[in-house]
Amino acid sequence: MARPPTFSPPQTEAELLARARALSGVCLGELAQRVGAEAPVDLRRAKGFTGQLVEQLLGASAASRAEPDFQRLGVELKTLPVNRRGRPAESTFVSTVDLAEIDRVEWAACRVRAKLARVLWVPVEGERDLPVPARRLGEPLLWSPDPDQDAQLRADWEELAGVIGRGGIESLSARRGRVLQVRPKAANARSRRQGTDEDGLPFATLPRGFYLRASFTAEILRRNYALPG
DNA sequence: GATTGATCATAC
DNA sequence: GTATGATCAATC
Repeated sequence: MARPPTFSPPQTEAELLARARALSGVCLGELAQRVGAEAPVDLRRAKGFTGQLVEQLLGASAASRAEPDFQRLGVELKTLPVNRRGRPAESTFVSTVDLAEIDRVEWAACRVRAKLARVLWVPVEGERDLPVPARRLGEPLLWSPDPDQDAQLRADWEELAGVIGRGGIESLSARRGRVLQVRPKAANARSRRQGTDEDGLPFATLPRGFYLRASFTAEILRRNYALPG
């Protein structure tokens, strides 16, 4: 993406939400122009395009920082591709699996919970047959997990973290977990990260990440939007 | 049609 | 290489 004009960080949640609302209904082609960029024809070689574009437009701190997108506000930004029925088209990446420390961290202090504590969801049209520049942003939603959602996330995280902490990451498939799952998060299948096996010995494994299942984000949208039947 | 495992771009 | 931003594409 070309060098963008800079947008100041929002000072309050209300300001952030107002800015995001002002972008709803606008297509990615026009939004890209506003930062001096051009929307790609497809996302095969630009998978992070939408997220990075919206980050810029809303004044998020620079990408690739291990901090909330809106540091001052403690808010994480997530664009969410949705189909024409308003259903998420993809799972949502949350955080990488910290193989070195996960056996010593509790839910209350883990990165998954921290990241999901406050999220600005920005739906974006995600039909693959809709050209990227024509895809429009939807109405944003500033969200925190309710007690039930927190409990669901916690149960899955504790189960998954338990398996990993006992050295069983190689036995974990994406089928595990009702709302949260563990999947590869890597440049390619040859990527490696140091983990711990069942005997407590270090070994090299594929980097993994925690993802929210689409069914979980679909429920968030269902509760907060009037969706087509 | 939905899901899992694999992959891509960029910043530092 | 590691972190961020995610979607692709093979398969079920």
